[in-house]
Amino acid sequence: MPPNIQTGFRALADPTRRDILHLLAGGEQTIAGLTTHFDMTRAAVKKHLTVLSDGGLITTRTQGRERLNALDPNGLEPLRDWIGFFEQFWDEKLSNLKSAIESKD
Amino acid sequence: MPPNIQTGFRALADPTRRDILHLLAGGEQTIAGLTTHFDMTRAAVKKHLTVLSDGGLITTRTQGRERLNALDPNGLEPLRDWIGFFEQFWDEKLSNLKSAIESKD
DNA sequence: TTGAAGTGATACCAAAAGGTACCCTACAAA
DNA sequence: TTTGTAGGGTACCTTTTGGTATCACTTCAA
Repeated sequence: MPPNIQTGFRALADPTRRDILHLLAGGEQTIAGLTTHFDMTRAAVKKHLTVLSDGGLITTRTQGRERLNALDPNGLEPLRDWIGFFEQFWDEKLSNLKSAIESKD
Repeated sequence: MPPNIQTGFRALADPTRRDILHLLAGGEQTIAGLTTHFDMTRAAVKKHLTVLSDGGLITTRTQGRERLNALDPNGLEPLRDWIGFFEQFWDEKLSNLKSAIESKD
């Protein structure tokens, strides 16, 4: 599944997956290592990692029998850009408010 | 339901809802008006608008018997900020790459 | 070489999500 | 006052999603 806006935003829609990203921000971790932070089985964490990988938000490398999951912020960039499009509107709102205040008296 | 990171990201996880936000960027619209852009019933669009409203991404005002839905970019700001936390990592990645290249010869 | 640790994969279950159909109320215009 | 249109609400259906249980495969170490 190629990473795109859809798979990216879907990956961010779950609190466990957002927590995983924060954990990986501190360094790469194995599935077992990540699982200790959550009240769920390793299989469930693994599924979340698959969703994160589909969204292009993490990468994985194999080291012996371990599998290290690392943050891949590249996938986050297009999501932030998508939201960024709307910045003009909250900026507009601010400037409208400002001019409304300025013309008040 | 108070708007928060969870309801916000959940609202963005659906393509129809992201399309609605883009449509509303062109100006406020009624439910019936929005529905003409999609291949689904008015009730379905209404459900999406409820999710967007829960996420704090739109506001609504009543005018006669019409109900005008408008973009509310305020709800997007915390989501962009959440992603923004990870910018340091892709910046790091870039600077690591840069220094790796610079020290190459 | 035997066994424990780390992982992948699948079948299965319950809950949530996306959607439709249907019925109700409100308002605007004739 | 009637009639058509905009909208709210809900029951219901189907698919997706989050989770567990379980089994098989690989690797490392004694």
